[in-house]
Amino acid sequence: MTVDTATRILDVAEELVQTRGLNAMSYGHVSARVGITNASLHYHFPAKADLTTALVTRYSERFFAALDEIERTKPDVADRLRAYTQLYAAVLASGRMCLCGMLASDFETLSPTVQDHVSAFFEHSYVWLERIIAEGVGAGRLPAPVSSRATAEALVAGLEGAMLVSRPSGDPGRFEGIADALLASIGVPARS
Amino acid sequence: MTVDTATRILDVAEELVQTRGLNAMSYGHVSARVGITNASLHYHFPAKADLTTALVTRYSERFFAALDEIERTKPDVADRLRAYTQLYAAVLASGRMCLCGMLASDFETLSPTVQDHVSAFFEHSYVWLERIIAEGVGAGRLPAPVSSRATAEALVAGLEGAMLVSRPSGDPGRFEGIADALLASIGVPARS
DNA sequence: GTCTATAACGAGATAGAC
DNA sequence: GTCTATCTCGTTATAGAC
Repeated sequence: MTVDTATRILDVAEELVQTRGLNAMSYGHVSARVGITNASLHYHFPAKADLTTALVTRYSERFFAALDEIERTKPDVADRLRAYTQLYAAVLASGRMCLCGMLASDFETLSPTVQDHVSAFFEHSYVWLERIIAEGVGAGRLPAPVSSRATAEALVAGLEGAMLVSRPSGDPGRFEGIADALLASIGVPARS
Repeated sequence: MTVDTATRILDVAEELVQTRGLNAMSYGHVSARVGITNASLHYHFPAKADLTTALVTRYSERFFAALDEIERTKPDVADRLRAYTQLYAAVLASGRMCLCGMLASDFETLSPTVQDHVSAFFEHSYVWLERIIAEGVGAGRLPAPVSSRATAEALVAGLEGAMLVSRPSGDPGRFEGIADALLASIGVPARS
């Protein structure tokens, strides 16, 4: 039941990127924490871009699996959207930022491949939210917005921004207040 | 009418931080673009933290001067809030991100002094917006929110996040759509 | 798969001449 | 104020033994 080395590398690297940012995460930091040498790390991920690609791929897969799970277990649009914001809240509560949010701020320094993966993460999020919102509107359980797509983009932007500004405030609870305000603005009350 | 060296250094460093991030901005990059040596750069800003402090201080002063100007020239709350979002839009239109947004994503790697300045930038923004919103509500020109402070925080978060997610989308116009949605959610129509 | 060793480079920073 | 020269360290990455 031991975890293989590649997974342990990804776990450590992910935590470093989510807290300190990609350009403050080095092979030295990762290898030291995993307990292997720099050279061994390069065996698993030859270049930093390879490691970064693996990080964003795994993060995206897990995130979208969580979206599937929300859709499967919660029939009501308000519950779904609250659960969506809770995905972000849980990341922040663990002392981390959204991996793709962090990579977005370093976007210009990313390899084209990683850039594409980051872009796809957000695009996939918009598509999922737009569909969830449109379904809620169609079922008469959500007020009709000007555009479901625009609402989806504003929600993602608001949550990513809320994570970003919560850390400098030193108040971990600040995120929740902003998230509630965002949800309320699209017709989702804070409590069911 | 020539610009002094310290200012040219700040101009170049600012552009690099706003596009590539603090940890991808080096003394080598800055000195090369300014046309001086690495050693000369250290004469003006002994340590990178000194340069970063000067950057965030200047950026904050200019930003808050712009807020004063908005308040002085625009009596209507809707015009004021639209102008506020336009400050962000203008930064993005110049191919840059908010300096303090970029520093917020590298928050854990900042010196305590710089962290304090970044925190103060956001806090000052909340205070200004909260007052502007509360005045607009008091004048009956804005629907009363649950909390002016919460609305202020959500607006800043939304705008910072909108900048962040606009770049991966490859669509510069995306920011405007999100900004309009944010303004509309607090009762400010897109056009006067 | 992991190691030692090392290459090759860039980073932040300093000394001292001009 | 700016330079040359240098230092020290961290960084990504590779070669080759085990």
